[in-house]
Amino acid sequence: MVRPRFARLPAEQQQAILDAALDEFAEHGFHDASLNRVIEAAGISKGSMYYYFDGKEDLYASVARAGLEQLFADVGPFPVPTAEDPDGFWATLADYYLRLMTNLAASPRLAALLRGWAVSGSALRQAAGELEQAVLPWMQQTLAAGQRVGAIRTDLPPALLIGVVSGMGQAMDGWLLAQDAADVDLPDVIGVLTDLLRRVLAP
Amino acid sequence: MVRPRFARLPAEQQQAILDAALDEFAEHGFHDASLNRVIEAAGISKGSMYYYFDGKEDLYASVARAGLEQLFADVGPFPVPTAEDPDGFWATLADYYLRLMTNLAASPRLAALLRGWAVSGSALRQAAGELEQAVLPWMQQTLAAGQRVGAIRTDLPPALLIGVVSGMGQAMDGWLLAQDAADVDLPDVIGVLTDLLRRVLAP
DNA sequence: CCGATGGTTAGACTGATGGTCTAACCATCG
DNA sequence: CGATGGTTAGACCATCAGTCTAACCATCGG
Repeated sequence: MVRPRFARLPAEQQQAILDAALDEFAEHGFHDASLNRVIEAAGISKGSMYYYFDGKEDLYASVARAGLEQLFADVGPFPVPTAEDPDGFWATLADYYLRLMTNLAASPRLAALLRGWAVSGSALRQAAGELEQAVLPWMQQTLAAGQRVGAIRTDLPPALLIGVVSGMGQAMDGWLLAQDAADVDLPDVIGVLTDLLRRVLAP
Repeated sequence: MVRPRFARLPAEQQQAILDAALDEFAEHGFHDASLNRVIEAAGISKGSMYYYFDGKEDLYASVARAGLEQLFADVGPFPVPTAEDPDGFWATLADYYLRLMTNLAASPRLAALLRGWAVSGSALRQAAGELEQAVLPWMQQTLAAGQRVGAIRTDLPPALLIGVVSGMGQAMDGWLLAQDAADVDLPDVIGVLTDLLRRVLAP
């Protein structure tokens, strides 16, 4: 966990550190990122880095959280769909997905960071898990909401549905972010992608 | 690429090296695996290791290839479905998927290796890509075959379909391998999973 | 105004990593 | 017998994440 000390730093220096770390992680991914380069770019010593963060994973988690907080501050928080019918349910999701990806596409460094967050080594599981913890409850609530209005099937284990949807989402996001922004009609594409999810999740 | 020299080694020593490497990669994943431990377990020197393999990625790719070759030798090669109707097409796929997972479940080390092959760092992209190269043509052929018989939609870019299906497959395989073998009816589950793929891919 | 406390910083240091390099080994062949 | 060249051993290198200690310096009590 980020040491609370970090919050007491001048905002400007906090930003310098998170910025340097975001650069490094976005460019090299977690494992190939170098803390030594980060502290050099941020202009702090190794002692300070370990005074403020528990280690590499903690720094990564902090950078990701800061980026996501900024993103959600721009887009607004995940709404749990409240529509009373399947079509409304899916429309809410598609709309939010669209807003999210529109903003994300405007933050290439954050996009690069998130694209590489599918980690295999158990090492990062904790840091990633910390982030997932934030999303998982929303997923479960949304799943339940969808099932209540008959938008989502109830015949499969939630863990499987969430896993498959995460896998699809990752693939779709990756594909989407790899497209040339010029030649995609984003609302159109989001509609198609949401339809893919709906095909899997519909009863 | 594995140096051809490796093939000239006594089969028994080849096996010892691949075995030690499989153990290490399966247990620790790619990044946290240690070449030093591998050479120690295999009883060879670092010089020899680098005489036979280009490096860590090369070793990983070789181990994975050897494991997959063994798996395919047991199961038989990927058949490109030749059925003339959508139902037959999907039945062929489901059948092959079932045989593949049945055998894979019997090789826990290989399963662990493959489960961790979702790599983010560009470092491993090459090694993974080398493996993907083997599967990609089959995927493309199968995709085309499915489209020919009307089993697969033609309105989306192949790259997107393949990406999404890969993401789903990874999630499904991971979920499946995490289940207690006792309380899954494998043929049943495979049917469900194949149906998920079909929902996405059907026209 | 002084000295002590304690949060903060610098950077040398540790053990490990993946990868390189050179010297030796040794089977084969002329 | 001597030379060639594939093979091996392991010292060595740069770099890594993470630890540790000594110094720094602002705040506080006297």
